[in-house]
Amino acid sequence: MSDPDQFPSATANTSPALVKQNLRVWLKMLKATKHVEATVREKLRVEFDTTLPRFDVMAALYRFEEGLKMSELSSALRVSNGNVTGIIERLVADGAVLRVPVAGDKRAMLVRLTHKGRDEFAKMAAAHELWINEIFGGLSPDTTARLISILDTIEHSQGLTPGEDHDA
Amino acid sequence: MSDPDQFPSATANTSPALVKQNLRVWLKMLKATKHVEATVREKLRVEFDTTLPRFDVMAALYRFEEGLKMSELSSALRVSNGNVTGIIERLVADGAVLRVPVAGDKRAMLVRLTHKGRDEFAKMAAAHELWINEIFGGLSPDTTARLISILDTIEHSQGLTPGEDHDA
DNA sequence: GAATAATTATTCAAGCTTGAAATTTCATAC
DNA sequence: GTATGAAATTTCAAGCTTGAATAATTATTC
Repeated sequence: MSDPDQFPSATANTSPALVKQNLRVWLKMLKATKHVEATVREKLRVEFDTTLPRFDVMAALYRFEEGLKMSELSSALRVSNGNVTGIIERLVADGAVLRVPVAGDKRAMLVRLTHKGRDEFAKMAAAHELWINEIFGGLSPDTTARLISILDTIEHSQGLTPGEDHDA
Repeated sequence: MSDPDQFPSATANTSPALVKQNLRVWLKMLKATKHVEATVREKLRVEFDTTLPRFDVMAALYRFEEGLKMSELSSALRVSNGNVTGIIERLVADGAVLRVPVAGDKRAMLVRLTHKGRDEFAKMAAAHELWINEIFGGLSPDTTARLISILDTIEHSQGLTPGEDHDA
């Protein structure tokens, strides 16, 4: 676990100028992310008549053929329980997702993609990969590797609170 | 305008392995951004009983003492017109924002922070700066500079569509 | 096994977000 | 000045999001 981006005098006592610089980099990062997100959102809407939250849910279910419990799904996506309920409702109504009771636990529900749902998602995922590649394809492999390294540092940085992450 | 992160054979015809790597860096970037955003969101809620959208609106108005038209505000924040209407409504109800008619144009409305709104935002902004510094303070100045440079490349990358950005 | 606590999921109210439709006002052309 | 189109906002329906409250079931403890 090397940490080449970790600054020696680690957390939080920097000069005013550095504080400003940190704020600037955060705003830049937010802007760039929102830009990419908006692109994906619009393409999903125009080309597939769907939304990003639905895509995210389907992506999670796609990786678990056997299905996921509602609670597993919401924690995988890091969104609230009630949130997932609504999205799944609509996906079920559209025939993309199936709900099956969990044997031995009458509280839990297993949700998984239907065959139709899998087919739909496979198409969207392929397109999505290309969209992302159009945006990030301009970066050299070295640059993307560096970017991942920097982002890792941020993610595992102090000042958490929400969730107290630290996973992979 | 140097572009040290621009890859020679620029846009979009990369190998499957690079496509996957680009997808990976995007997901990482999204995750890190959401992590920071969630932190800020929760702190705003717990410490100031407010929301991120309200904070964003107030931040924009703070920078323009003379006020902004609704349309200027929504384009500055890159959100829809109808969106801003609702947020401003609540800020007005809370006495943080004032609406004044624009002389010579009965359609337009100028919105600006009240004295109370400015005071409130100043406190929040100071705290916000520290939160961000706690998270990004672990990066060296060189690293943040590099990050900004990479993010710039992404932002000015192909595959836009939404907005066709290209500003500062 | 009865009481208590923890888990799982849904419901709810409030707010955010969007794109589209409707309104009002302004600017331009004739 | 009247018509036509552009601009500034608001309204609207649909969906997303949250945290809190509720309900149902399961697990634990005595």
